[in-house]
Amino acid sequence: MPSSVPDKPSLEGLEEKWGPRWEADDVYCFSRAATREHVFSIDTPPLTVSGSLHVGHVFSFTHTDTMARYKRMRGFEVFYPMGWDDNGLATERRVQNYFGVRCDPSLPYEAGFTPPAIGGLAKGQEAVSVSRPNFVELCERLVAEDEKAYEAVWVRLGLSVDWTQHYTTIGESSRRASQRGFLRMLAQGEAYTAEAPTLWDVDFQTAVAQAELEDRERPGAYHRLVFHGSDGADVLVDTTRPELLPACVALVAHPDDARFSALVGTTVRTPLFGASVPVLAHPLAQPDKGTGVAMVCTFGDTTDVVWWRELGLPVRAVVGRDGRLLRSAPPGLDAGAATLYETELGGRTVRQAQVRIVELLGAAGELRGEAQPIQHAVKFYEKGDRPLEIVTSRQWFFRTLAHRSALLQRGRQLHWHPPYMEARYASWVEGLNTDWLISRQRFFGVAFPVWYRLDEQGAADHDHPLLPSEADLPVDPTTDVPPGFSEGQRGRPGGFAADPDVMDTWATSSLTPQIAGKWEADADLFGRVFPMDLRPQAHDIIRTWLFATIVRSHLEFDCLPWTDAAISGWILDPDRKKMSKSKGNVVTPMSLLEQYGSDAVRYWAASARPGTDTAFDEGQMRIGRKLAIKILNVSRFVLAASSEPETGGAAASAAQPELVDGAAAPEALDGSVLASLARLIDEVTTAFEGYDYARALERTESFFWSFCDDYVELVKSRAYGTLGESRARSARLALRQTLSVLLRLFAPFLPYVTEEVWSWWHDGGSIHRVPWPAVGELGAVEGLPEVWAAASELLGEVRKAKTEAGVSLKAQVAVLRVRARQDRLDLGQAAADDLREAGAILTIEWAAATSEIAPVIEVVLA
RNA sequence: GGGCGCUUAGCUCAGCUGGUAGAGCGCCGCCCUUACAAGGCGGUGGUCGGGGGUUCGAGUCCCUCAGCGCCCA
Repeated sequence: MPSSVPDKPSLEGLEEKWGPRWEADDVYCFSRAATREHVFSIDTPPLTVSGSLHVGHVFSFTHTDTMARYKRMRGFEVFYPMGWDDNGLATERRVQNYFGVRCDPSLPYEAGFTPPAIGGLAKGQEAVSVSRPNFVELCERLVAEDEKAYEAVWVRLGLSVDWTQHYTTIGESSRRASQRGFLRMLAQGEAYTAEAPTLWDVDFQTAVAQAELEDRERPGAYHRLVFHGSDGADVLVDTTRPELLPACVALVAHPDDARFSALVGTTVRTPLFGASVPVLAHPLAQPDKGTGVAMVCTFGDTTDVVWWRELGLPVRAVVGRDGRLLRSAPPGLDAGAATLYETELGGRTVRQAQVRIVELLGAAGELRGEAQPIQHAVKFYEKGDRPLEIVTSRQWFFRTLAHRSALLQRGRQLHWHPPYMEARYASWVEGLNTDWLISRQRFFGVAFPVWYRLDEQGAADHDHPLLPSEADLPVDPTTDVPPGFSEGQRGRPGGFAADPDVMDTWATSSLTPQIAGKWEADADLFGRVFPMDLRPQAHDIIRTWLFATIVRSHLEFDCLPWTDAAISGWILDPDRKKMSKSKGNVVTPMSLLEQYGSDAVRYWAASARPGTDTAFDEGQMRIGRKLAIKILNVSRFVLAASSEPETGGAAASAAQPELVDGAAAPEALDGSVLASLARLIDEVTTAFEGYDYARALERTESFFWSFCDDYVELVKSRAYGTLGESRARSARLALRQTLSVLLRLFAPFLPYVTEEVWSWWHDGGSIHRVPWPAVGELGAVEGLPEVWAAASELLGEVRKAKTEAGVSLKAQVAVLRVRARQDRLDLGQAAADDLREAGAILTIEWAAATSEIAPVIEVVLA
């Protein structure tokens, strides 16, 4: 036995042993020696840095890692960076609490600023206001600390990430790339600013994009309002938002609705306020909803926006950015109505205003019947608590609607794993109803690299923004000064003002392939990795991250950002609910890794088929641990049984000296196993090529257990030499060849245990850099897989007989009688000597049947 | 309202282009066999969600219904 094989192999300590070794030996370092076609580049999801990882991250990142390791063994240089998404609201909040600061963009930068707290304010201590650049510095500082903890988990899990390829989405190079990308879009006319009605979160005080919406079922009620026709007839209109009546600018009915054909084209007066509004026809009006006539207000929902735009209606806004009705009355009301509005409604919250206006309408006799309670879908910001309002504000957009068909085409070009995930992308793109709104009224994020000239009245000229040169990026317009101006002119008439907004997180993370690949900063690297090969991500962010990345790549580079997208599912808790931190009972990844071992946790993760939501199951981890232990033990046996001097020599592949042997053609059973092994290699390789790591694992594992339970048991005695040295050599070689292949097939899943075993019989060199198994390395594989199957079946019958008799498996069998057709007998007879040894069988009687019958097997115990 | 996915043994799931139901866990039982007792071996267990159709033959293809989950509107 090679002296390096331990007497009692164990999984304990393998992570501590191999992690640092891989790091020191640069096993996962990306090498620029490879040209693009030999590079496999991965657009790693940059994780939100919000305090801790959970098992869902471990799950999906393991999937990607198995692919990375497979490709590496296939000879690719794998570009596998790591990113942290520290740009955005989550970090903003965390930094505020941790350092006791709040961001005030109007303040100047203070060099050497010391935050009032670390780890949270003491009781009674006041938060300190800081400038945006100071705030960003604190974000970077905290994120660096969080990232250490994340990295520790990833390293222990065994992700084969190249840690030298690392970025943060708020870091300087990301800000530079993001601002450069924005300027390019602006130059191409793909970015624009506009004063437009947008969805607005009244608590976060920011605009919200279509991609951040979610519908929530909320109770509401239809109130039936009485409008007054010019002929004196009443027109009844149902609305769930009577408080928007002063913002009413029209009524609409469906063009095919005969009930209202006479009404369309006339003018009616609104109840209570007496404003004159037209009745118009539009196909979005739903005849079966309410009375069939809808009230158009500026703005109650996105349909109002469509009507307003397509029917050319005026604006009579009433809802302010704070979620309260504006104090002064909207245009279009006469003096009396305006007074009514200002005294009864202005300044109230939307909810209060609704209560009040219903009272007023009731008192005026302008309501019909009782309110009809309903459940309806209301649009919310996904992180928000109150329904979104629509307010008019100046925002930045990237054009998407104009590129809809091209974007759909990009979706078809992308290889989706699993394929049906493309439908999610397509339905999202088809449903786009606004351009991509990228500005947010927040502080922590990438600033727009834009200033505006102020005229003599101090009004900003939004149509001719002042821009920095690309060489000056990144800039912070609130502290940097536009070319040709001085700081003293900031905010002064005739001077300039900074664009106050920041870009949405997705506007930056849509550039992760460009950021990781060092776009424009390192042309050599970028040329080797972009467009990338793989985007791994979860399905919930197809409409945001995946979509946005395609938009940017399509518009800037006229290509897909990657060829393949692997979409992972979610981790569900045992009740089939999505696991989330808020449930409080989430197990931390590190404790799992410590309890079961990294290989075992990876085994659980890799068992889930791509795209499938999977239950959190510690049972699977136990099985993974058992598998890893089994690999240690059977490897110990194989290496012990076949301990011969290494005869590698220069001609042998340096990576696989175990495959060199002077033996002649293998025994039938050994050849049979090798033939089966060749099939396995093909099957597993095909599975990996289709990104089906789960199938690759399942096939390998299944073969492995058969190998252990049947083949190893059958040849154990012969390998020890009981049937002579020459026949022993055939067994030993097959054992070693098979083990070598199995270890490499397992390596992407179980990097620690396979590396450990590999190190027992190879000096230096990681298993994770040796070539992926190829059928050719087994030599001419002419064995019949059926021999092994037949021998296993017979051995199984012998075991069963002993088990049922309650005797030891070592007990002798007096005679084994087998009756079957000759061709089947031949298969079993080919392994007769091994069967006798393994089953402790004294005599085997083979009887040929003349016709096809089910084999009859009889075991007579001694 | 439209779309996608799922529904197979008590549990978690596999079953690719149709050909007599599989794995692991659980459960029951046997065995200290010199790779492995934090193990090994064997057994138990399913009218493949319901209904209809195509076919010599369907878990596997088609239609339909139901439940669950998700996406979009």
